Amino acid sequence: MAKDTRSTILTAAAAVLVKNPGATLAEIGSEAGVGRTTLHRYFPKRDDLLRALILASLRDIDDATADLADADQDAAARLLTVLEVLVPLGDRCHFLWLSPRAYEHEEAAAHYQRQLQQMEALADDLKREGWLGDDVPTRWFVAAMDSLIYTAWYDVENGYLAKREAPRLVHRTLLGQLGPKRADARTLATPSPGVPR
Amino acid sequence: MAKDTRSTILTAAAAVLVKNPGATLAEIGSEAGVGRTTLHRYFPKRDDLLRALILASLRDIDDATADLADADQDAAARLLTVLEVLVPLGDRCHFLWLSPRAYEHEEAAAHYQRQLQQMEALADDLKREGWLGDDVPTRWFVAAMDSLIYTAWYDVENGYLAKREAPRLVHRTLLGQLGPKRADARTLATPSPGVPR
DNA sequence: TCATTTTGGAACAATTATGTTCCATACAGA
DNA sequence: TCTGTATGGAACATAATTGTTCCAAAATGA
Repeated sequence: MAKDTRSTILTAAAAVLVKNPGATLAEIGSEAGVGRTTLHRYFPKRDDLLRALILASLRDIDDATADLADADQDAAARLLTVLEVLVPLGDRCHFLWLSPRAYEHEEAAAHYQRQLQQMEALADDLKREGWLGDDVPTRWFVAAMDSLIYTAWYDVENGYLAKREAPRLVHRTLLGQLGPKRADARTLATPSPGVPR
Repeated sequence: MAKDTRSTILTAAAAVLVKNPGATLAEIGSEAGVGRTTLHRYFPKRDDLLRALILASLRDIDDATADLADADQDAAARLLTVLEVLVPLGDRCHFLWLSPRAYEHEEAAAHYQRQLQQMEALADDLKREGWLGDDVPTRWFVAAMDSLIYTAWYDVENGYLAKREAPRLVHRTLLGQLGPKRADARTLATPSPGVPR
């Protein structure tokens, strides 16, 4: 079963490389339960493996988020759906996030751009529908979402967070309901002190 | 000026290593504007450099957060103060965050524990004072804070976020005021669908 | 200026990771 | 069982990185 081994290796590589981006091919191989020889058979050079992993990750994310655009739910509900899909892919997302090389190849760059735009569009919808403050930089929202997705994935992976709870927690953090029930909401006393420094 | 070179190297190392944890000693040296020979003079082995960097980072963070405990402000204001101090140290924080080896040495482990407890205590205060939902896992709050600090640092570093705005944005994200003004606050329609799957 | 310290380049050895080849073995399906 | 394919180990060549040594040049400071 050739194709199976290939994706086994990719999965293992993702697992090892998020923890230690400088991991050895031997380590990756052993994580995949595969000899280094076999690994080289599928991916002649280290670089081939990395490129394949980037593409596979982008494709996984694409697949997962493909049929979200046309949902007739409101933006906040769509965000939750996205999170439910992406949190389990947190390692893949994070691997891309810390791969500056991700854009180097055309196909990858295209996927990446598309995904970014999708998220920006979602952020805009959230603003339009009143879920997100108009004054929040879209870029901040997207960046925060990326990093919280990985954080949530990490905590799930390490048993600190329930798999089912994670997406909702990210959602709540992003859309500003981490505070207590809104009845007794409080506001910051000091408007914006600024550091004297 | 011996001590100066040493800290120059450490600073450069932090800068290089957050971007690329597998960076070469030559790269670090050249970033620091220092020959590889000199680098080896201060840190005989690569490991010595890493350990020193971990300790220095922990100490910087310690110093920065030392005099926050006794402030007589409310917890939310104290959080903002912490963020104002930590966001500029985002690279240092993140370097630790992705150094599993950080605990290996006693002193480092002690610092780390102390800082963690400090943050957990702050989270508890936030809950007590009603800024943070009681049902939010403390661990999630701390993890989210860590990751948002780095995200903010990164965006500042790359010119996407104003240095002065960053801490407030993190603050707002964490304490749930990313949403629009609370007058027209909206709530999620679907309580908790859960993924069928 | 002179003595001392700090530095950086060059050359080298040692180590570690990578990439390649070859062969014996295990395994799946006809 | 036989055959073709997939695999893993061993041995080897090749880089690349690290760690070391030595010396000359630059900087520092009395």
